[in-house]
Amino acid sequence: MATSRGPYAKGVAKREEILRAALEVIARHGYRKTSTRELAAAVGLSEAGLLHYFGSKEKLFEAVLRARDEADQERSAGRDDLIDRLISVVRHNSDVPGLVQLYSTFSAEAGDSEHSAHEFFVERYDRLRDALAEAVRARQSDGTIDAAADPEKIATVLIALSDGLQIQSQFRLGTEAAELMDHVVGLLRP
Amino acid sequence: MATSRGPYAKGVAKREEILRAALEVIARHGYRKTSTRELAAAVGLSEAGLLHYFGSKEKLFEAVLRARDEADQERSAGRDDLIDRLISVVRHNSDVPGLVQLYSTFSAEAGDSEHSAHEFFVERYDRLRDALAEAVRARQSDGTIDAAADPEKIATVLIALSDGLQIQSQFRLGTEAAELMDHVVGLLRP
DNA sequence: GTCTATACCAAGATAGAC
DNA sequence: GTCTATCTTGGTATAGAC
Repeated sequence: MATSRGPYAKGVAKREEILRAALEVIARHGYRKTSTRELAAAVGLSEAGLLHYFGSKEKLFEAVLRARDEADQERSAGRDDLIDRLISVVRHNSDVPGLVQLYSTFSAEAGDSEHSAHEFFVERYDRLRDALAEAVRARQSDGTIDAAADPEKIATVLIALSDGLQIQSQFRLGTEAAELMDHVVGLLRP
Repeated sequence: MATSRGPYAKGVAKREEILRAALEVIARHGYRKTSTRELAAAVGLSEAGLLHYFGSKEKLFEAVLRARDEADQERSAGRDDLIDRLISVVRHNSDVPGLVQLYSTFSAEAGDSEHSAHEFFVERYDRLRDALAEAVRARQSDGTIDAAADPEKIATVLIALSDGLQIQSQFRLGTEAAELMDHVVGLLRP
């Protein structure tokens, strides 16, 4: 039985290079028009070489979204209120429409329970919902959100707003998505 | 140059038959797995024959979404409040996950301004936003929504909620999407 | 230094849009 | 039928554990 040795240092570095390049290409170029061929060329690999690292295009995109989540977390590491952080991510996203499109298209496709990224999104939404509900409870304690509100419901609503507003913002929007999120949070005051 | 005669009666009927079949196949089968090949087979046409009616796969799906909008409108023709109608459509959609997936994936993809359905969504969102804002104003008049609220913002938020909650509902959701919409509308009371 | 899993590539199979 | 996209197969070269 072949024991796994894990990736070599070279492979680890290449993986990171691929993710960085993919984030950049997709941010500029959009999701639909980004082929494995193009991504492979951007990092000096053949298509087979690229797929060696990720197995499939879908798995690669899943890894790109994980990398984006990490980058978002680092960028907003200062703030400790998750609701503010969510809004600041939404604000930042208006500068990277290609990534927004990747996220929305991919999450919609992954609704199919047989999609390889289905579980990724199930867990991501669960985690985000739990953490946001906790943030809502904290705000209820300090009186900036009505104590009568249901934290889980509010968390679900905030995520839906974030997703839905960013989709709409690709088609003109009277008001900025982040500003609308702020506005809704304001409506939750006691 | 040949003058256009427009579609013959036979063509019109076939177009409708294709749309009906497509709605059914997609509702059952989902969006990703529905190829032009499969749709052509379902209505007894060759692929070329199918594409003759719609020009491209994207145009066909756009037509499917138009047909769905019409069907939704007919089904909820009784109610005259658009907010209630929106919520009832969301409720109905939980029975046709394939169509929800078509809609969310397609709208996300069409965020690209070069996508052939981009304008369709721009107009659809504009129209829906205007009509919903009008419905909000009506509710402000009869006192069920706070007069201080901005009708356009509320309309945008309700659409985002509808889209976002339906995406999340593909990945488990504590509460039903329609119920959460109702809940949010309740929060808008004076 | 040996050995084998990892890092890649060339060519082609497959499938979908048109 | 043609073109383009993903992914597989079957291979060589090299990193790095022992």
